[in-house]
Amino acid sequence: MAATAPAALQLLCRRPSLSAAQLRQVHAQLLTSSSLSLLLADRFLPNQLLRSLLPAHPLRVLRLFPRLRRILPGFRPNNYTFSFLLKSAADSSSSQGSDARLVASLHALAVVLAWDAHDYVANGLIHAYASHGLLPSARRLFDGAVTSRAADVCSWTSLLTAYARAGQVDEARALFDGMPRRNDVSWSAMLSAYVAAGGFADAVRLFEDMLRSGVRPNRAAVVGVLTACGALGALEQGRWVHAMVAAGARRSSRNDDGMIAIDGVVMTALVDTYAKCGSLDAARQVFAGATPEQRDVFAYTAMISGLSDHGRCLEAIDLFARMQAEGVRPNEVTFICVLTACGRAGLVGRAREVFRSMAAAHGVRPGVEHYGCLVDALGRAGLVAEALGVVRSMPMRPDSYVLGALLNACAARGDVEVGKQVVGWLAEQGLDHSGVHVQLSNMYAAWSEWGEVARVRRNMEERNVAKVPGCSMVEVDGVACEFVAGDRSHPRMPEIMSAVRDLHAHLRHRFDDIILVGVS
DNA sequence: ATAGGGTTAG
Repeated sequence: MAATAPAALQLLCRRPSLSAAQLRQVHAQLLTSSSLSLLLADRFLPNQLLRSLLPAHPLRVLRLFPRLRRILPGFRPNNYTFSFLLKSAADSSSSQGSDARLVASLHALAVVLAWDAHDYVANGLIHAYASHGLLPSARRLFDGAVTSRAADVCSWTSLLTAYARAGQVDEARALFDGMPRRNDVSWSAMLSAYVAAGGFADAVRLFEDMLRSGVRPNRAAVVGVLTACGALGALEQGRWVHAMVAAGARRSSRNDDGMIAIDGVVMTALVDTYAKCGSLDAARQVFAGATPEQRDVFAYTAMISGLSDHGRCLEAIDLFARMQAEGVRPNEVTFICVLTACGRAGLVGRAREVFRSMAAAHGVRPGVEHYGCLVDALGRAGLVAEALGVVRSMPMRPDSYVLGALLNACAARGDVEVGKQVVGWLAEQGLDHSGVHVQLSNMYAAWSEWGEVARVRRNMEERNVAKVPGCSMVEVDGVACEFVAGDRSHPRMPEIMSAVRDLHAHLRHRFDDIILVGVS
């Protein structure tokens, strides 16, 4: 019996992702009284046990720890023990919701056992606090660690990421600039911070700085800069990054000198970037070149979304079918894309069908976004009454997107009665920006009910509805041009209006399977 | 035996 403990331990260490049932069995073996002496004999064994559980079962590590202390009086947690525990605590923040007290109690325990002075433990605590978003605690420990020169590059990066997640990009950048040492992860963390904050041009600049400083970009940096290129519509930049990654992948397959491979995540980012930059063919090519393993739900969803955005709604719906035939299970985002494609293609029946199948066949409960897509699809097909019925039967409160879709449908059908009701609901929730009222007033105007038009305008003034004018920006030859709704002050306005008319005609001609709402 | 960054959305 005693001999089973090391065997079980070996099993644990080699196969860290055992099933729950297998783990219970191995633990039962390890914790028998005859094995306890073995565990006690080697002070590393309890740590091994914890470590073996970490990748797949972070919370189990936290539960097992007090039990080990109870049944093994000789067990002295050391710096490794704490680094495992803190890693568990940090990982549990994403999967199980934030539990601040968990980190605080580990901190307290580390102090009691005098392990908090150990560099690894101190850095682990900073990371655990930071990943729970507990910035003041993380910062206090971090400042102490910087003073005592204990703070390592991981702590700097963890804190940088925590500031970025809290929306403080400038603070993140200040940390980045202050780092005594940076590696690829520090660069990619800063790059992702910019992307998350919408600073796409800053992200692209940072990527170029990264290359100039001789740091080899990793997957995260490549994915981040591709996301930025997609958002900017920077097709040339995106192509350049693609070529760089492809060249590096070819080189490293020969002599393994370490450029990143185009794995599934990078491939998905490329599909998305090309599609967002208007190059559907390139997106298709990348997708077609992917291996079956790389074509996961993310890849399929990106491709479906790209097809739908380019007006290839029927192809998008076909790809959804092919995805299921390949055994890839759609998730909630996939359904948003597919429902959107159905709506744009005018396939209301298919939209209803897909919506019904979500919970029934795929175990995905429709969220408010899915109701929004369904209402939009019904509304584009002119089925205002059915759309209204869906809104009334929703198990959750309709948001501005749902009500906006319904209002669009009312406007398109000239249904002033329902439209008035929808504007009332929007007003109740404080979601009635000026455009909503303008839409209602336009509906009355279409029926020549000028008294009602005036009443809506008065109501807007009385209620002091905030005017948030629509606005867009484009960069031409390095000069930024801003356009605000109703503003005709640009010196080349006649040319611009003529280009807009051409574009509109082109859209109608090319995407005639799209139902355009609100464009006349 | 040790910690940090990443993909799809109306």
